[in-house]
Amino acid sequence: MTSTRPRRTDALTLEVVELIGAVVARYHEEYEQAAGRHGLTGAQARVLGLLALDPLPMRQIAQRLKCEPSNITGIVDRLEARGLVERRPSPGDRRVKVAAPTDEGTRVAESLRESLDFAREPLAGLSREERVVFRDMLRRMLGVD
Amino acid sequence: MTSTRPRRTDALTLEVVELIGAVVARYHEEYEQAAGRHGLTGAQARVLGLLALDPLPMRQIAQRLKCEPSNITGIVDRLEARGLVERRPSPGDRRVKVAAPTDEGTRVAESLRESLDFAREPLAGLSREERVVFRDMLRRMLGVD
DNA sequence: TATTGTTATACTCTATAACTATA
DNA sequence: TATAGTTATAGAGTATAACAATA
Repeated sequence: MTSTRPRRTDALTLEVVELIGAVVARYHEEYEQAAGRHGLTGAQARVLGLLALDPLPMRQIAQRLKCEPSNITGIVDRLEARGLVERRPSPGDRRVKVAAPTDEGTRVAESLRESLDFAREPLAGLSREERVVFRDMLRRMLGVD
Repeated sequence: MTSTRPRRTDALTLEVVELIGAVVARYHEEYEQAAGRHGLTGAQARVLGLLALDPLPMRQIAQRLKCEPSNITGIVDRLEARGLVERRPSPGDRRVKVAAPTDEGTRVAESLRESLDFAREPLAGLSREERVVFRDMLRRMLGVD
């Protein structure tokens, strides 16, 4: 059954790759717009969304976002100035500052998450079986077992 | 057949949405890295990739990237300084400048496109039928008929 | 007058390096 | 010494407004 393995120039594979690129572009677009509606930049929205799941020390935010810790200082500064995030001391280590969302920050994060309907809504048109197939393909694409 | 329509909190749908987010993050990461290997920023790589398909007036580049035209000036400036892009006059309208890739720019764009193997390689593990299903789902998600 | 591209400006994100306060 | 967070700095992307050349 090697006959179904795509060759390098396989038109179907190329189309799928292109579609994935389109999904990525669309996702980003919608994300930036949703952030903008709350007066946030994309980076600020990403940090807030991360903290809404779980408060984190500055350094760990940087690790999650794969950027330098020095960048996080400014982003959290701006979120803090907006009253969406606050820095808390860490009980065990006085060097560490834990960034946590305020009540309003939690609400904004929730609203942000819900405005990413672009992906969820079209999924509603799929049957459960189709969604399972889709999920498995995405998993395989990400190298998840 | 409304029984298969996912409810708002459907666990499977949420997982798929999350996986799409992961694919988006992964795609971006790989794209930035590929651009970096050529000494380009993500924005520069995107513009170069666009021009490699088709030379475009400055204003149209901005429309495609959904940003202000004034931003394109600087990005094309840097690509031009690297010898990857050149500005050409437009025969019909002397106000218009058409940005086009140089020979080296074309080579770099090709190399960039090929380094996005992350999507293509796992697709090789799918049968033709699976890829068709996957394609149709992506199309539906993007609202393409 | 309207349009194309540019310049000027201000803000944000980013990486690097040096600094501080803890450990 | 080593680590967490910050500051300082410089380059790049972004939007806004004003400008020159052309239509």
